[in-house]
Amino acid sequence: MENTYIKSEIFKSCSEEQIKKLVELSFEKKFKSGSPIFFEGDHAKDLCLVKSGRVKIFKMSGEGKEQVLHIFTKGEPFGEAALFAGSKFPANAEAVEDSKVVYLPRENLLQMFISDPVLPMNIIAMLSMRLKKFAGLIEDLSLKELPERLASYIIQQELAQGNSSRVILEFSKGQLAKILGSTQESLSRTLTKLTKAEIIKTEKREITILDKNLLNDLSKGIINIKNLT
Amino acid sequence: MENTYIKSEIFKSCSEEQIKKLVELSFEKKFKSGSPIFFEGDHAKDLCLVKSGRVKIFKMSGEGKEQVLHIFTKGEPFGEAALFAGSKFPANAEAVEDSKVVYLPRENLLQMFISDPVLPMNIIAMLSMRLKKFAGLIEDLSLKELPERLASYIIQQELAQGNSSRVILEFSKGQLAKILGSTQESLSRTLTKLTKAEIIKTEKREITILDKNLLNDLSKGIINIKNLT
DNA sequence: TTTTTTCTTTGATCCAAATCAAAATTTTAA
DNA sequence: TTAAAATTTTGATTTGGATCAAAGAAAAAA
Repeated sequence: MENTYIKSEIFKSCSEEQIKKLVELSFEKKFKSGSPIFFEGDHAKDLCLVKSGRVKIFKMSGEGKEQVLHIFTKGEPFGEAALFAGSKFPANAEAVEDSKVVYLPRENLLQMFISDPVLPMNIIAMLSMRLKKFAGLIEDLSLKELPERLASYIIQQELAQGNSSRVILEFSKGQLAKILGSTQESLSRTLTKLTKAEIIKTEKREITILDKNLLNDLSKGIINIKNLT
Repeated sequence: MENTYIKSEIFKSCSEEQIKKLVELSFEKKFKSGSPIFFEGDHAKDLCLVKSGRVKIFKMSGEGKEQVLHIFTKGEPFGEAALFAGSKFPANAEAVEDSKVVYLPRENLLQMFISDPVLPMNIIAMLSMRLKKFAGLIEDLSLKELPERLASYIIQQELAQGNSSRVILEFSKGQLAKILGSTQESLSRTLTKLTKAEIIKTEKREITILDKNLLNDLSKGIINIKNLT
């Protein structure tokens, strides 16, 4: 089916017919890896959906330091906050792989709200999830140090990747550093520390968890890297 | 009128009659300054609205460090993310003054969605605003240093308080430090620096802006405190 | 393969801000 | 007013992590 990408959570309540109309009303753009999709401050006119590839949402400081807010994959909408607050994008978007993005004009989406009253509820649920995620990121950045954040990330990924004590990093370490609010060098050093403490083992992009308990304690701030080995 | 507090943005589309019903269905609790309203992890069953006073939403680290996410005042709903994501509060809430909180049961709110289809749109707009605010906070915490954040805060407050070059701090400096993601001591020192550079003048809880241009440049990272005076 | 480019690690140094400690000030209560 | 409690300031020290610089390893291209 041509429109499986639209099998996004927020449209799950829509009928086949509605989805069909939706696809008709939407248009699509391709982006090469690394190219910008929109900039902070741009005016939001459409709902954006990742059709394929991956899209990074990020903030940038004057000195060029970058903080990743989110990375979206197939089926996920992005940039909705600006759309519904009727204003400008609060951050930048960039393709991190060759990607296709589907655009659904604001007006058409609002019209769909009328024919499908569950749709707004889905949007509300999605926005709420995002809000919770952001609350977590704020907590991480403000209250946790890098080893804690890294430990949390590894655990979360292990869970997402099927609990096998093995995690394949989905990003380059440089990219991951930006997600964790840090730098390449600091992340590398922290990874080394965890390895020396025999909590994990790394090989290229693969991390093996050797001591899940310790990793867990670390992620919760119960123990501190400094007090190990 | 007894229910002016309900003149919250999100209910602006509701008819008198609807508001009346809403008030009937809701109940109210009082909280003394400093007492908890809910804890992170509690199950969300009702929409909370500040009727009077002020409510602080915050995260807490294992070591007791605190990061304020938001401070809400009269008419503002809070804890909605959990409510609509159908789950648990992602942060703690506490009264920072003697406060009254109105609770509107989830079920009743959802029913109102049916009779007033604009209501969900208002909620979406509100959630979107929150999301944008959080994006800003993440940016601040991750990409800006304290003098920048403080300068932004002062400018924003001056605007909110009527552009008179005078700002009355709405919180204790200790509290403000937590909002800015810092500590009492660091904030105090930064305030002193700004004063020595003759950008501001402080007297107890009152800040007078002496050089708005410099303050502005500072908030945007164009200049740096170190390079002044 | 070999070369080139990109990514990652390691070393040395530096810095903003946290922490610990104590004095000074302001606010509140008696 | 005075005493007590809470808040704020100032000083000394520590520290996590950033930055600068360069070497090493992987991946991509030739």
